[in-house]
Amino acid sequence: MYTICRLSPPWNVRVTEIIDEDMSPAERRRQKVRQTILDAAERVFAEEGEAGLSIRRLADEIDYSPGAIYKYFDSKQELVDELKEAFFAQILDRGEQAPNDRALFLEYARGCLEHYIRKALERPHHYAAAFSGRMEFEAQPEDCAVSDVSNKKRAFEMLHSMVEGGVSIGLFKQDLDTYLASKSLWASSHGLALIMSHMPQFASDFITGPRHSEDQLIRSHAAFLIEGLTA
Amino acid sequence: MYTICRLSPPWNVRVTEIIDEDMSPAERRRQKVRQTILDAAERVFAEEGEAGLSIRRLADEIDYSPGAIYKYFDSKQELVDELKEAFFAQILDRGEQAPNDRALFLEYARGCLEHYIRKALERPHHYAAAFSGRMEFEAQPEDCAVSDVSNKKRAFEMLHSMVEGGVSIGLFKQDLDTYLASKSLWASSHGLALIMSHMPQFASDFITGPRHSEDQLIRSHAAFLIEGLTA
DNA sequence: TATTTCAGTAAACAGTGTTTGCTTTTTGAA
DNA sequence: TTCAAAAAGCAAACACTGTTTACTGAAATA
Repeated sequence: MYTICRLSPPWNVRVTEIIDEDMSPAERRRQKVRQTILDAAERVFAEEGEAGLSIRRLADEIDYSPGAIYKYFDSKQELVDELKEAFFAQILDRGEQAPNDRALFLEYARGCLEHYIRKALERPHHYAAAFSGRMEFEAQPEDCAVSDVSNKKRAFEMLHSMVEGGVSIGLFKQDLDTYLASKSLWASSHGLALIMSHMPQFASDFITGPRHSEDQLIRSHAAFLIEGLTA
Repeated sequence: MYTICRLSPPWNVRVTEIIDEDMSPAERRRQKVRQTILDAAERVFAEEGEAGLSIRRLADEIDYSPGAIYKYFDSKQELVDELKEAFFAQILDRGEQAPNDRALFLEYARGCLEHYIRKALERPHHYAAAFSGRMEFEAQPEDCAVSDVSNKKRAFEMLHSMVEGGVSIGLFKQDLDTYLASKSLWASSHGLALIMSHMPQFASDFITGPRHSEDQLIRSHAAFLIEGLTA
């Protein structure tokens, strides 16, 4: 049984912590407080990003002392990592199956990229934070949460299986290096998501040239990328 | 006359400060100290990024007191902005003319993207920092340096004129929206640069699939993007 | 019931960016 | 040359961080 915690705007973040029936009352209470901390952090983080999030402010908002938070999290980093993980996991769960029909598949492929970019733009601070700091893979486990990496691996695997699907259907180029192509697709979607987070007026007001809506840019970008793969 | 300051690896950063002959000795001395601070900051920043750069450490390295630095820079932000600007300006000056020949132009276009990505990867901390924090354009001038924006505008203009060149030569699709296309190109190059900075093993060790060299991935990415524009 | 464990706090520690007074040096004009 | 003004530099303080320590008081366990 998952705890669904309601946050400010529409996001209902499903947190991995499980509140079970057969937990001791103490443990259940503990999980509740832990969740309160995470909720407050989520609220602040969404509005002001990592910069606005301080342990003291968090403690203030939930009427605890700063030290108390360290009974629930070893460090601020661990707390933030949990926020990022929950966010990134949420980006991925898009319960849509790849269709076999060629015309529909094209739309589906574009939809995958658009979905990723739009989800990222819904909470730009989260998305940017999820990719801040360098992360080694086997080498330095102290620098990044393990699940953080595996969520990104999952993202890549999903993208790659989409590309392979397109190839096997005969829609994409048959001599495609699906791994290189997937890396390009991901990097390109990632790039647009980040650049639009950092420069909110990138679509509309960026120097000379016509104004585009955010939606227009995202669709055009996705279409451009997918078209580059088609035979 | 520019001051060319030699830094650790091969980067010789041309700083915009001008040390002129007809400056008063006081002013010349002042500029020299200012440059010493920037050099030390550059050294630390390149190795450890913004996180490792503190005013007190900087002061230690150049044998001044922390307060002294504020005689030369209003804030740490201003100092870092100057580093970023110098770096970003350096990315842009690639003294190569667009060729008229169609075959050569294709190579030239790929080269533009590859150059941008490689320059970014040379100093990943600088590049990531150059795009950290959100920047409004007319609205909030206190949040970002003016030149910072204009350098990015310059980058976009250069890219856009390249795309227009390709169209006018008849190499790229004639019905191309050159502005949308340029935004896609930039976002895509930006994305690969950032993702490779943050995950050094993205090219080689990223989950299953064949290992690619960084060079291979960059070339394939650039080729993929440019091919998407060709008629 | 006695003991141990754990939640929570206040205060301190080490670090940060930045400001304030103050001294010393340097500059520019009388 | 002399003298006021300006600037350079510093030590110390201020307000803020994340984090740890020592200490309560209240539950949970034996």
